[in-house]
Amino acid sequence: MDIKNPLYKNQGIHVVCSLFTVNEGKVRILLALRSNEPYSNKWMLPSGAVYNNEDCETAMKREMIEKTGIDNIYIEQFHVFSNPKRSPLMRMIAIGYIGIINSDNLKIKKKTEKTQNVEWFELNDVPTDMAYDHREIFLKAKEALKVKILQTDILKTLLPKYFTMPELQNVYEIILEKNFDRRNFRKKFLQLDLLENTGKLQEIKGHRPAILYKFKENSKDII
Amino acid sequence: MDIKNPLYKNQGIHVVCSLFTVNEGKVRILLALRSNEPYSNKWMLPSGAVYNNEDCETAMKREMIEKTGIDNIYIEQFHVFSNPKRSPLMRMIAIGYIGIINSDNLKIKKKTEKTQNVEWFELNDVPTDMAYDHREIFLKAKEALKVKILQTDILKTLLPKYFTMPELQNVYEIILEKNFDRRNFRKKFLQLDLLENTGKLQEIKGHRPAILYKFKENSKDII
DNA sequence: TCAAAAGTGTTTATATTACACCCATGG
DNA sequence: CCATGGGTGTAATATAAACACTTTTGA
Repeated sequence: MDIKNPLYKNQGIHVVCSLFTVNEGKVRILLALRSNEPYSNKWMLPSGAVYNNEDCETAMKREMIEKTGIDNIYIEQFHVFSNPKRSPLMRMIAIGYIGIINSDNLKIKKKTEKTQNVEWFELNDVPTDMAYDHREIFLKAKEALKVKILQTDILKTLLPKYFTMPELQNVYEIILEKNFDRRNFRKKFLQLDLLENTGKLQEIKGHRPAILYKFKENSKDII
Repeated sequence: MDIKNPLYKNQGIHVVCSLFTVNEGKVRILLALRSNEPYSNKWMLPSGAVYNNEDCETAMKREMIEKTGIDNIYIEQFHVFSNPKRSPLMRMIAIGYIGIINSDNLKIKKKTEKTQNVEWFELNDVPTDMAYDHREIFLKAKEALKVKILQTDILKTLLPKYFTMPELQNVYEIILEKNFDRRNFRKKFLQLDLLENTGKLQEIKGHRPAILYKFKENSKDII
């Protein structure tokens, strides 16, 4: 490949992450507020350019730490966005990642020079006019998450250490955008033999408290 | 992004395709023979660099036409390969595609200046010492094909227009690397209501000829 | 004692698996 | 009439879906 051919020049490679978590029974995604042009003051998915001495996964984790202060996330690539006009300044190809973090592990570090103003949004509250094509990337990530929640063990990473059956069902319902029968859901999940009844109860007022479950240590896949 | 920062320089973007087809009841993949260094005389997956004015899908289709003479393929991205050492000359990120073509549509065009020496390999005959990391890409593409054959309608593209039930079962068995009961396989497939009995028979000698089926016009998804 | 949400079992329908014999063809 | 591979049905089991009342808690 002749790197001097103008057809190959000035192409950048970005990584971009849709980081999901669950807390208070809500599914949330992390957005960062842009302070510079273009798209100043618009929300975007955390993203950044790939260095030429690291693979994309390393780049994505590095960018997340630098830009959001969040470490120790689980990430998986899901789609490449390569429309030549997706960025107005130069041609940028974006490798899209789904990220998952357990809200118990959420300790936002001290701000650095690069840290952006970040916030967790409930999936329904994500703004529609995001920077670049990030709205499209977000929607595609949501779809990819549907598949992954059924076929992989990301649930274990997504949920806090202790959770109730109605919370678990709620996460499924939000992500898959459909409702389940309470009895069938519980029966199915318990017979998968992934959960352990901790014997503890949720602390809540006004109604009967739910049983707290956790994932069994050795449980791996849901399939 | 400051493109002059040395950390961002000299990164190339490739697309690389694992193109599958079925003929004579065999699943095959298209490889190209390298004539230049590095990896001279090794087999590789068809691939090439992305121009800065086209998206990756366009680039992949263009490269396939230029390098192999094959047009009208169905492609879908499946994984990005970004190990900084995957190419010895410069840092190249490869967007991996699965390609599917119906062997009826296989008319290799006239050779051009860029056309490489290409050949169809049965999956078991793919050489183990391919150029670059193409062996790894091929193996990962095979895994992605397993998922796609169960969850999408690529089967319709993969198979020739007319095919027999044993041929169809054989394609499943090769791709999924497991065997199915003849009666159950046929029953399941017929009740999916995707196939149409053409009333014609296979032309074959030495044993009972099989019924030729085709996909119904409007059949879409297998799920 | 009321409101709110959690917990629980049975029946029916559907899908999956296991399994063995006869059929059509060409040589 | 033999060898080769194609075609067929039924019973058993497992999985999924439908469905309504009782329990616990705090106010």
